[in-house]
Amino acid sequence: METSMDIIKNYYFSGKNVSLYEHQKKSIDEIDEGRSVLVSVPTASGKSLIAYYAIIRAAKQGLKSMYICPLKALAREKFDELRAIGKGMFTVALSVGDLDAGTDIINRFDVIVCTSEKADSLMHHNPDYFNDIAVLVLDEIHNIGDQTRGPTLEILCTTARIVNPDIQIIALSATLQNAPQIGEWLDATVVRSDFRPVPLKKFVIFRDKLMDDEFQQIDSLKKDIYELIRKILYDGGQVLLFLNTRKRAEKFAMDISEQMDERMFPSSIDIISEDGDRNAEVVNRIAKKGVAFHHAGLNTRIRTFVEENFKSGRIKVITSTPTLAAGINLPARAVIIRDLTRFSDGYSSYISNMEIEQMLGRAGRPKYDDHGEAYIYCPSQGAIDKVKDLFENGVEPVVSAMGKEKIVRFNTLALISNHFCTTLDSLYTFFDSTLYASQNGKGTLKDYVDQVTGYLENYGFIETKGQILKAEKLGTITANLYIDPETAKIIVDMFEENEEEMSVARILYNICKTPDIFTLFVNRDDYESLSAFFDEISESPEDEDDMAAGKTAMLLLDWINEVPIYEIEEKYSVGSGDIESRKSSAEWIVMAASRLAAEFRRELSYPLDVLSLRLKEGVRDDIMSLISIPGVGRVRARRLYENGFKKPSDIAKSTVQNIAILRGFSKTLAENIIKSAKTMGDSSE
DNA sequence: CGTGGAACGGTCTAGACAGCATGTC
DNA sequence: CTAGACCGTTCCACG
Repeated sequence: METSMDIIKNYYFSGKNVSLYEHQKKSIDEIDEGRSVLVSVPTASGKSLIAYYAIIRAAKQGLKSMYICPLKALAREKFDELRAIGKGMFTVALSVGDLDAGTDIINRFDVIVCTSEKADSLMHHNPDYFNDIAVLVLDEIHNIGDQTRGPTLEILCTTARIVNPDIQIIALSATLQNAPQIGEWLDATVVRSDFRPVPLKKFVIFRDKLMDDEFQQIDSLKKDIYELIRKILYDGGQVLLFLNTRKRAEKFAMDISEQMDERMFPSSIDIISEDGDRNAEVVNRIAKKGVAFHHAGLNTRIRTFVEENFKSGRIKVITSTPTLAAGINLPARAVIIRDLTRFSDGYSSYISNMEIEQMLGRAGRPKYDDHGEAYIYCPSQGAIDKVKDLFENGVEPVVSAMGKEKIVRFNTLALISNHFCTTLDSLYTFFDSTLYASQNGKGTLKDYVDQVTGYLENYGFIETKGQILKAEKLGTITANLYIDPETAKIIVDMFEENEEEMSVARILYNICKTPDIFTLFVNRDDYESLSAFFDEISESPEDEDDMAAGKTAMLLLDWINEVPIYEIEEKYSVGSGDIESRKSSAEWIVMAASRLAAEFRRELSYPLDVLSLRLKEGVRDDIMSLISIPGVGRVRARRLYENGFKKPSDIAKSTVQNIAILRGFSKTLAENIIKSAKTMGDSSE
């Protein structure tokens, strides 16, 4: 009989002699006993290894596992690691929103790495898939308390355990104050530790004084944190500086880069193409000095550029909004938290201790730094009190966020649609098994369930026959599309309109009014163009949400009318990352609208499909066929079209010379495009 | 009367998950 | 509730 250590050595470390940390050993012993575990230790303490062990152990017995992450980027990271580990032993699939893996991946792979929403979505189709899964890994499970996305994890967990009571749960978490409570809910053995492989030294900055974690002054800082950053850099460390707005992140990055001595750093850093992207230009300029900023206004390409160059050490300082606090593993010798407050819902407030801990957890690179350093900047006595609270009381308890009508509504529809709950009583029982009920008492979600089933019946999502709740067509489609019932309602209401009223602008406006679209913030400068837009679509905004939806619709309209990125950035004061995220969610909702139309307003289905594709590519409809050629995007397609190449077949018939002569087309590119265009002609005719 | 600059008031603010087909009396 | 930077305008002291 192989011991746990043997298995890890043989299968994971390929025979290398590795000693495990105490919390890893304890967890592995529990896993060997077939029990579920909740591992609560600080970040960067080798928690994933515990999950990998459970997965390997299951695979060895021919059993399947699912690894659930809170973020796509994290899922990719774990997927790569698991694939490397599993080589020759088990197969691994990555399933996240923008990847088309199909609903049958559970049958085809041994291990599935996915986001919690993806797993939830699979469950909307068929909850029984949990029967085929022996090990369920829930990474970063402290996110279960997250206001918007926590309940997804909670529902997933609840369902999995009802469907498959034997499922072995490996829950990994940052330090949890109420670990025993969560562990009890999960029926898992709690393994807790404060162990950090790289020790963390905490400091506080207050009025030009540098203090230790007992608020004793150990140094003075004449030039604020710039002096501190310089010191860390000359000492060979890297710095992550957290701020609370994008503008501040950018400003600090600029200021720091101006103070940097270029000779300190090799100028070997690559440059990313700018394409008129304002952020790319700035990042290129300051990255040469080893500095960059990071926030959601950056598109994926620039973000990856910053992350990769920080990992390789070419970038020494990143100034960041909370984007980097969670998410991919990007440690630095020193973390500086400059802002402890954040503005939201009309006023400024302190961020949670949990969030501060997440940022602190980035300090110290395993294998590179013998310790990590965390500096918390306090501008006021209030901030000092906040830090004292953090040091003395630690993180807040993790509390279920299920108690909101919108969330209960979304999940209730799913439970009815997939036949998991067929009566009101079974819904009550289900919600009594949630973390919310375990924290607030059984029956505490009953009122919500009553309300939302009323809503769902009223608007035709479900029907009641005696005791039996059954999803109507609208309900099933909605649950399978993974859209909010309110979104479906807005779309179906839109189908009532006459054909001639349905301009693209109006459709986009309706789409942006759905709760599944994250709208843009409206500025004073937007009022004028917004009122013009509302005139054009003959609507009058009733509140700020309508204004925000209008602004977002305007941006999308510009996008599909081929307005250059930099003009959109300028006009709406957004970054290319904002455009990227809006277009992808709009594309999803419009596709969902097309599916709903197929059932409820057939003739709109095709035009909505076309609109979805236009959103994806950012083009007018005349160049849609050109876009499908690899290497041809909105800009090149338009140029081809203007020069007489209106269809792929026009290109297939042409010569390299004729195309390479166009601006922006090299000879190689022309060759490739012609080659692709030819094969396309073959397959489509 | 012209100018520099302090004082004042208005404005603005983080992040990021999801689908798509296909059936039947 | 637990903010703070920025920017344009106003207003006052002073030459």
